[in-house]
Amino acid sequence: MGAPLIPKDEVLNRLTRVFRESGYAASLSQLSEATGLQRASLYHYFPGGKAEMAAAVIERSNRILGEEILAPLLEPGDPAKRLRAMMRGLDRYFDSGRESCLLGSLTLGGSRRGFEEHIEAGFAAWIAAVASVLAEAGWPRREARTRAEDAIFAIEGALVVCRGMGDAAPFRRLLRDLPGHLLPASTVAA
Amino acid sequence: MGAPLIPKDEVLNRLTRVFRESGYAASLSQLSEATGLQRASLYHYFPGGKAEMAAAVIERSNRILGEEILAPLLEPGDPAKRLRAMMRGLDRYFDSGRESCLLGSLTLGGSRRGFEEHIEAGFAAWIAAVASVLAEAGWPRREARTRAEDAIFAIEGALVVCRGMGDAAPFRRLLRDLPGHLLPASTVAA
DNA sequence: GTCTATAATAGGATAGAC
DNA sequence: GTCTATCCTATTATAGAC
Repeated sequence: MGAPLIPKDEVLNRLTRVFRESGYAASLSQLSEATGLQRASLYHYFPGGKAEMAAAVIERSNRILGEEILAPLLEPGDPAKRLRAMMRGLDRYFDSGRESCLLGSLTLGGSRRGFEEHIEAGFAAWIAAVASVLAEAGWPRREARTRAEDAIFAIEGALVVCRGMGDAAPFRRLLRDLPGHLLPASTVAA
Repeated sequence: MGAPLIPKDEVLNRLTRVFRESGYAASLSQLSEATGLQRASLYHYFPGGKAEMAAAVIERSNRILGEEILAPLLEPGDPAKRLRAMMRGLDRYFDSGRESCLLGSLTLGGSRRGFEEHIEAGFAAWIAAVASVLAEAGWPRREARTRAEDAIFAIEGALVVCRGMGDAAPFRRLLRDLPGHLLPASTVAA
C-alpha cells in the first residue's frame, strides 16, 4: 500500500466510462469497482466526493473534445475535409455509437450539483466550432449557427435513439451523411 | 382510508413526470412525494415495484404518443399539414422543450430491467409513422426512412442539448424548421 | 386502497492505520 | 496512496392494521 495502482489520468478514464453509462446516478460502488480503488481512495483524489468526480470528468472531457475533435475544425484548409475529420473524431469518441455522451448523460436528474456550467460550456464550444466552419464554407452567420445546432442535435439524438433501439448503425449512417447536409451545395463535392 | 385519493391514471401522470426528469434513478421517495401516496400504496398499484412502475409509465406513454401525436400523421390530407400537426403535438408533449423525453431518459443506466422492448417499440413506431408520411409526400422509401430517423434524432438531441444549455428556444426553432427540411422541395410550400 | 412500522440493503462520506 | 472499519442516511421492499 502507498504506491498508486494506476495514474490519476487512468482513474479519470474509468470514472468517465461509468458516468457516461449511468449519468450522475452512478454509485460509488460502481465507480470503485471500475477504478479498482476503494471508496476511501476515491475520496483521496476527490475530497468533494461524487460531485467533484463528475466535475473533474466533465472538465477533462471538454478538454479532450476541444483538443481531439474540435481542433481539426479550426485548422486551415478545406471546410468539407475538416468537417469530415470531426466526424471521424466523433466516430472514435463515441465508439461508432456504442458509447453515450457524457454531457448528455449528466443533464438528467434536474437538481443543482455545481457542474452545470461545464455542461453548458461543452455544448457551446462544440456548436461554436461547427458554426465557425460552416460560416467559412459560405453560409451566412445566422444560417451557419442554426445548422451547427442542428448538427449537434442530430448527433446527440442519434446516440439516445441508438441506445434505445440497441442498434448503433443509424449513428454511423448519420456521421456519413452529415457533412453533405450541413455544407452549401456548391462545396459538398469539394 | 380505503378510498382512492386520485385515479390510477393521475397516479401514472405524476409518476411519468418523475421518470422523465430523473430516468430510472428516480427514487421511491420522489415517486411517493409526486403522487401523494406512501411507498406501500405504490406497491399496491405496482407489486413489482419501481420496474413495474416504469414499465406501466412507458406503455401508457407509447399509447399517448400513438393516439395524440402520431395519429395526425396517419389521417388523410396534405402531408405537410399533417407533419406540422405532429410538430404542434410535440410542442405540447414536451412543453416547448422544457420537459424531457421519457423514452430517452430511461435509456440510461445500462443494465436489464425488462422494459427495453417498450422503449424500442416507442422509437420504432414514431420513426415508422414519420417515414410513412414522408413517403407519401414523394420521397423514395429508403430516403423517407432515413429522413424520418433524422427527424427523431434532431428532436431527441434538441431536448438533450436544451436541457444542458438551460435554454429551450432552440427546440422551438427546430420544430418550426423541421417540416421544411424533411419534405421534398416541391411540397414545402403546400 | 391507504396507512404506519419495520426490515434489509445500498448509498455517500469520514477516521485512522499502514 | 491505499486500505479496513464505521457512521448515518436513504433506498427498496414487506407485514399487517384500519
